[in-house]
Amino acid sequence: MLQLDYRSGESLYVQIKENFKRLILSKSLKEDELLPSVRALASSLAINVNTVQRAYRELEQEGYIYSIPGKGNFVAGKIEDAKQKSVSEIREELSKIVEKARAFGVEQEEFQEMIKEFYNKGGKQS
Amino acid sequence: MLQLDYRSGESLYVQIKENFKRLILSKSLKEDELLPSVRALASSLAINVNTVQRAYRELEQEGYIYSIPGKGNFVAGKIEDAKQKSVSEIREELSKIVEKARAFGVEQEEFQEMIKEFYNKGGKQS
DNA sequence: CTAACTGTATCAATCATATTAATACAGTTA
DNA sequence: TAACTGTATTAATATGATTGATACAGTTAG
Repeated sequence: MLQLDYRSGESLYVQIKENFKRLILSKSLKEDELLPSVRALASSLAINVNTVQRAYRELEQEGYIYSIPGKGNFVAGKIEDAKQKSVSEIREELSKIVEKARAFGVEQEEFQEMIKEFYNKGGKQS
Repeated sequence: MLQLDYRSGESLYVQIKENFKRLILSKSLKEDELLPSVRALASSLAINVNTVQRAYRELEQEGYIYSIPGKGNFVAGKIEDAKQKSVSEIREELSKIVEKARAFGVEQEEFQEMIKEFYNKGGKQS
């Protein structure tokens, strides 16, 4: 169901989170679809239950899934809300970087130029 | 000469670095001006010599100062080069954030809008 | 009602890293 | 040579992130 990379440097629970986010955002997992149980996934990945649990908990806090104790974890509806939240965090980070950049005298125009660059570079698909 | 904030969460050597960067970028410290000796500054701040030393070492690596063993640490010339380096690091961070944002479907226009906001918000002085 | 599933909470062990400190080494100069 | 300078090495400490062991609790099929 899911592949872990032990050499990536990323922690296991973060990898699990990112995997499910991708699957949900791309609609590979549909609204209200049941996710593997924490124990089933932990077992199949040969990791601890709590590691999966932590990923699920945070996915729920971020609005990507909802949990029903005793039943399971399911893909949430209104994924747009979750997206919004993620974007909010990105805004936070961006805000700090802008602050830094200003301290070094980087003007708005220059900053905008960088964005353009990055959007063109990374933009090979879509 | 310099003020430390023990409640800021920032480590001491980082605070020292930022302080001197600001002083140098604002020309409060002029080219080739002598900085306080590691021991003098450590003593006046009541901290360890190596904490100051670390700040100075990194300031040198980043091109803000130069060091002459036995003599002291001095404000570097060509501060523009140091600025460039700092901006390069900011670019790195920015690149990662753009990548993230794209993963959540944030379009370039929306991103540019955020930048505008932040530049206007933060822009109370100058 | 009970067995076998589900998720959850608590606490501890582990690991990694950042930060600071103690101390010895080495160059400069009056 | 004494009293300054910076530097390198190593260790102690603190902090936080990550994972694990284990117990608690809800749901449901039989």
